Amino acid sequence: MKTRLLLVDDHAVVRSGLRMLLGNENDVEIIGEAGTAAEALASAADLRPDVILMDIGLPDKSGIEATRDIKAQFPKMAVVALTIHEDEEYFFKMLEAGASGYVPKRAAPEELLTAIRAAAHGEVYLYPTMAKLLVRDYLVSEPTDREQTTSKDLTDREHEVLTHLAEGESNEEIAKALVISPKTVARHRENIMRKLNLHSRAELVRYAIRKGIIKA
Amino acid sequence: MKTRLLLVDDHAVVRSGLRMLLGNENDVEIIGEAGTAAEALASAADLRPDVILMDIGLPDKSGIEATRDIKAQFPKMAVVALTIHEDEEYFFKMLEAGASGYVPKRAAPEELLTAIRAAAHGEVYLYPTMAKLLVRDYLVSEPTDREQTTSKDLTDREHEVLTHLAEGESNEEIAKALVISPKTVARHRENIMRKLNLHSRAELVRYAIRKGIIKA
DNA sequence: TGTTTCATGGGGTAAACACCCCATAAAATG
DNA sequence: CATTTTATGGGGTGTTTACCCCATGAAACA
Repeated sequence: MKTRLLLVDDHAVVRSGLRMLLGNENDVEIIGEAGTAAEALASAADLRPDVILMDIGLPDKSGIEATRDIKAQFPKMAVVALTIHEDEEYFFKMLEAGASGYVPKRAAPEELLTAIRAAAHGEVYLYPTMAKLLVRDYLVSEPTDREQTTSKDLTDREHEVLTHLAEGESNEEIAKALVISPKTVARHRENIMRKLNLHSRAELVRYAIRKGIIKA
Repeated sequence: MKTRLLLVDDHAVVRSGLRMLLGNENDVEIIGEAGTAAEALASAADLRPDVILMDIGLPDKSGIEATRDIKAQFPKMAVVALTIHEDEEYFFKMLEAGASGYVPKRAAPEELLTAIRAAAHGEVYLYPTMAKLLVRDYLVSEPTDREQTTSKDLTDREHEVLTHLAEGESNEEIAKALVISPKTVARHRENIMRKLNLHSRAELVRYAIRKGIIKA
């Protein structure tokens, strides 16, 4: 089954070029084009593409806003940014808008295809310069709280159960996940609560977030 | 100028395969191999490679620790993780250790080369499944403009009740605090949960912390 | 070689929870 | 002025929680 693709770029020449480039791939089918954000939204609603190749510089409103609109209406559509902009701001805004990929126009054709295929599979392709920015952001904003998982005197198993508890899962769900009896989960929970002097699920959640065991 | 590469993997067969795979690329030169973390560190000091291809499962200590050690001593060397592990934990730990790339062993050869070239240029290549994890992490941990949007369809009273709920109080306790019936608290809670599409106290706690309504 | 810890589960109970039903009265909105 | 929203509550019902009781086998420790 081919990936149904919508091209969004205000330059017809660019769209033609992309048609040439992608036209003879046997797993991709270009089902439409749009030159403005408004057209993009209309085409998305009309054609229901799997993946949208989105330029950022559009005449009516930015591809970032267009992406936000499209993702709000059709969360399952994947949007891949294809743009001349390689600066941090556009990149992060595009991620927040819900993009599944970010490819500069100078990238090799093969990389664009990788991005389209990744997006079609619910994954994310980031061009290496962009990936570097995101990793840097991760490293500065998330110092070491993932290492902090050495919370007190819980056993490994208890720690594992705590993680699930903090995610809001019920005893039943955790039991299924860990392939043990719900009764054993309850037992672990009791031990955890006693050790940490906590008395409800809500307190467990806050504790786990404080300790960096899970993220809010 | 060729990229000088060091291969680290405990299986000689894998190293040979990589030699075959990368040997006839004219911009890559394999200058050494290592089968353990200790060897890797010694070879890194000795050979000064540009890029190190690092397996995670090593006999003496993990490739993650080895990467940490290497980056501590030689910050300019780029380490690309090449591993069978595709789970979140290894990935994030590898990033924190200073890796410039993360490629599962099932990836296409071309992707490994892309990763090596990106690393050699000081950039970062992330395999799409991994990139997705990092983007997801970015989106949940970035509480920027997402703040107001969803939380504002709650009424003032509901917001007040939510605060107490998130603190882990029971309906009974909240009723006493707000001088209303526990039934009314329950009613507010139901409305909050429906509006926010949450289904347990635990989820309410996480939501409230994410939105900054309470502190963890 | 005992003793402790760990991980596993069975039983029970009172309380709380999640989710429905119903209603009223005031305030805001159109 | 009619409608909607908000805040207030009563009833019920099945599920889950939090906290007890009990036990066994394996592993670790003294």
